Amino acid sequence: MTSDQTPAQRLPTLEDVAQVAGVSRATVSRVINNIRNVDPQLHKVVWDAVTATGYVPNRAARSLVTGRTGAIALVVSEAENRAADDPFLGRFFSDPFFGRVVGGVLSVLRPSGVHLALVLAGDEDACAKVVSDVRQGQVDGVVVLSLHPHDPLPRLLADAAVPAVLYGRPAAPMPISYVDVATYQGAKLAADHLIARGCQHVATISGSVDMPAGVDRLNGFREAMAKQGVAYVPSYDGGFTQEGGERAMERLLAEHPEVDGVFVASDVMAQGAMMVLRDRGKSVPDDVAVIGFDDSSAALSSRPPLTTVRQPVEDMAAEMARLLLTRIDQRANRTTSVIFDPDLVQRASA
Amino acid sequence: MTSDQTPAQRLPTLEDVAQVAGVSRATVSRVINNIRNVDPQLHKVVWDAVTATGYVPNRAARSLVTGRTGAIALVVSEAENRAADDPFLGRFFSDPFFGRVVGGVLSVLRPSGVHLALVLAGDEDACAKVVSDVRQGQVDGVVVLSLHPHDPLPRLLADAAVPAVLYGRPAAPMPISYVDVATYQGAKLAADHLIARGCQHVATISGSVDMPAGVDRLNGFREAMAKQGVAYVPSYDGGFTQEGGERAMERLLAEHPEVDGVFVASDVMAQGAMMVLRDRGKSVPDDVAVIGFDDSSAALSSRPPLTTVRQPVEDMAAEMARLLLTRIDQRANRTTSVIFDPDLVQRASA
DNA sequence: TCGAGGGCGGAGAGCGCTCTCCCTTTGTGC
DNA sequence: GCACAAAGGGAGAGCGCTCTCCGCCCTCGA
Repeated sequence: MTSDQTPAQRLPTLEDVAQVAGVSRATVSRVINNIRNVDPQLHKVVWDAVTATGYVPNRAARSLVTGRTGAIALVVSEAENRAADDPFLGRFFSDPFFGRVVGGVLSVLRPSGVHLALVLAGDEDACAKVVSDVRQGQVDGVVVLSLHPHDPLPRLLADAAVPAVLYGRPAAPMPISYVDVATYQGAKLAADHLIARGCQHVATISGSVDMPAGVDRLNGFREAMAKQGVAYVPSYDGGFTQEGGERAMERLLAEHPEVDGVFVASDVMAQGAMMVLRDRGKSVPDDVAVIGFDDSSAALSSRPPLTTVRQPVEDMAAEMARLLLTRIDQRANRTTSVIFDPDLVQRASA
Repeated sequence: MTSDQTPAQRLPTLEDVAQVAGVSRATVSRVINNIRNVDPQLHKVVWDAVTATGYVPNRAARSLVTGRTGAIALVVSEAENRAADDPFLGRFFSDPFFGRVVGGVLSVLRPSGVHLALVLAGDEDACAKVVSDVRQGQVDGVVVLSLHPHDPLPRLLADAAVPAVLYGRPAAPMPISYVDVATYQGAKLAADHLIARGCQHVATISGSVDMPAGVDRLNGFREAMAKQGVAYVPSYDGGFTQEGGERAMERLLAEHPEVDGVFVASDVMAQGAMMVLRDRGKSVPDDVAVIGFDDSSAALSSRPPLTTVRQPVEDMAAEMARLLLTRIDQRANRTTSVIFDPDLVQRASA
């Protein structure tokens, strides 16, 4: 900023600062990194020199010697023989969920000065690349959004003992850290609420049953209903999409027109389901009570606003980041899981 | 993978590869970077050695000498005296728009091996930090999602002559590259369509009029309507939020109950507006035709599906990345703008 | 008064890579 | 057969930083 002509040519280095401050490079480094006690007076002199020169540490040089990059990656893993340009990924990114995770992760990363890199792992090769990326010090660790049960990435990460934290329990048990929500407990909240409302004919629209979240929400709901004395709950697979939710609700109404309460395993599916109910002239919640899952923005924008099981996405994402940073810091290979309690957010649909 | 005991201790370096291949470090470097002609036979020997050792170039070391990082940042700039933990940012991330941009940018970045870092600039300090980040070689350039008209970031970037591309024309003219959609043309599509439908009493719900997108969509629509002989179009500010859209529609109905066609400056607002119409017993499109703007996922999930002006977000984001990479590559400080043509996506609402 | 010890700053060795020289080898034209 | 050119490969100098060692000096106890 001092002489704006060609200062961009060579950026100030530690050496420059040292010269201005009249000390050695090492001392400046110590001051900047707050390592060892430096004479308070010198400390000030150095900082003054830093501001005077407009010095900013060069991350590449620092990484080179420390072996740390000060960056972690958010990996969106979608590997299941899918082409790189498959529209699914686009759909995923346009799902508010993704943004909420990013927001949660950044809320932790920002204060600690760690950078976030975004990585898509579209196929198995890309997964391998992720592992090598982190092993060669491209990033210090990864938080993973794994979208499919047969995703090879979690296994690769676990085997390579790479610092990693998953969102959601891995499909197969393996030594890797993750955060998750207590799904059974959430499903129980929904079940108890529907029973308390006096629903007599309860059904459920499930997510894909090959995904842990899909299975758990379905089984958890059935178990909770059984505890309430309801032996059988009809279920329809909605595949976690809005359209799937519509189709499932159509089938449900056709086969069980007497239904008066539905637990839908995701808000997006619930949104679809409620549209079908409306089209069929069923009022929500008077004719049919609907409970969703996630508390995504879809829950608020649907009409009526959706009663739903809240999954604290931002908090969970923040915890992922926290776990990862700790893991990286301690260099210890310990796996941890943190399970969040779901809430029932009561709105108008049930 | 060969001896899995403690290979993670020291990763293979160029030196190791050179030794295995029986050549010098320089030659391996040349092969890896495809620089100068290397004897084809040696070429193969080197690559074999690379795979044998499992070598991956260390990016930090490379950056240090080349001065390039091979990474760009996606900056979400939200600086307007807003606290870092302001819920607005959370809301923004949960907007599908953000994910679509990410997807578009990554589609270009991935093939070229450039990494994407995510940066939030919540206040003016953070903006300054972005500039210094790039000037000191943290990233090679930035693509910017600037959310507010008085955001200081574009100006800072332009002044610092940092490689940068904005999404959307900057609020004030300045030498900086950007991509945008031909808003007037899009508004004209909407106007012509409403007229062609035979709408007699047309109104518009605008976005925040202190944002270029808000102003342009409003003025563009008015101009197009004027061209069709309609001198005056009532407008209501919906502030680009769903709730704002609801409020605006309520006022519109109160003051102009005869309205039979509305151009709403964003799909999200349109979604809110249509809910109000439905609640008031107005059918869409028979009583009131509604046209949105953006073609976001909200357009598809609303009922009826929204006729809307398509803004090719993914394509525009991809173009941002392309422009930025070119700019970085050529090291020339030239600003470019690319304007995309909007389409009218006709669905059921108009 | 002197020695031991501790606190604090400096010197210098790399981290892994690229890139500029320079040398060797081989090819080519007369 | 000789001179020259061109092309391929090696040596080595850093890029900017951290961190280990080392030495200075000051303090404290005997």
